[in-house]
Amino acid sequence: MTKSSHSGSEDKRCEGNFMLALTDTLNVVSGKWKLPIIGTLMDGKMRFKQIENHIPNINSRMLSKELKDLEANGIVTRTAYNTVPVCVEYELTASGYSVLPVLEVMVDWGRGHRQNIIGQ
Amino acid sequence: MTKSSHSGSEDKRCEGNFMLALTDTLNVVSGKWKLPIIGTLMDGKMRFKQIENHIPNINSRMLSKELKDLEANGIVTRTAYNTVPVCVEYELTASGYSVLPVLEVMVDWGRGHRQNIIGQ
DNA sequence: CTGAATCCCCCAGGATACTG
DNA sequence: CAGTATCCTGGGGGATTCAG
Repeated sequence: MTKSSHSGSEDKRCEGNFMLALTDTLNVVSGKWKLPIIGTLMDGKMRFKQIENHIPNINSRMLSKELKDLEANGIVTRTAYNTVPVCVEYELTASGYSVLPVLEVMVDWGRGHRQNIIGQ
Repeated sequence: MTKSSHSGSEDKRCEGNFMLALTDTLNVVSGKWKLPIIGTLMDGKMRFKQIENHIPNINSRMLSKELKDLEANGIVTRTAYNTVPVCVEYELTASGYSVLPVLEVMVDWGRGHRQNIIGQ
């Protein structure tokens, strides 16, 4: 180890790019719509309108904005076809699909926490 | 299974309280200060001022607000001593300590995602 | 030392209308 | 169909001051 005279798990937490990697994940997982969108696309490639129909209360502005953000972050891919009317398909990348296990860990923690609270 | 004629992992995702548990976790993990606070307390019981000193740029208002929120959510416990001046200690609950593995999974995903992006 | 009270700013997110 | 352009609001978060 380098220095650190105090105990705890600080070394592991502060090591390298812990915070960077964590905020990367948070950027994908937080906000109101990113998770519903990713969840919807877990069922496979889908068009703009389909996604919109699968997510209650979202509007096209929000969906467009979030999809653009997810694309910029390498979570979804966008494919446009020169048809008329236009058709655009969105699909999760490998990274996109791989958030599912992360979600499951988070869900497990949430459930365990509720158990802790109830049986306090 | 109940119904659902379509493929994918939707059944698992929509099952029971998936979303509830997920948002429970998100409430603990998102926001600007909750994670730094939890991370700081991973080193053990600590006083208000100590926590404040461990977290750059936080102010007492934010720290107080977040700690109150974390206490209300069963993530930290608060113990006040009738000394003068007053002394208050905060400590993670079992749930609080148990978010560490969750963070590590999130960090792993973040690192893997960076690898995916780089080696695209 | 440990907060509570006030005031303020910014922006995520919503509503609506419009276009290629 | 797949977005863009505007306008608007609430609340997360900051700075400062005061109090027990």
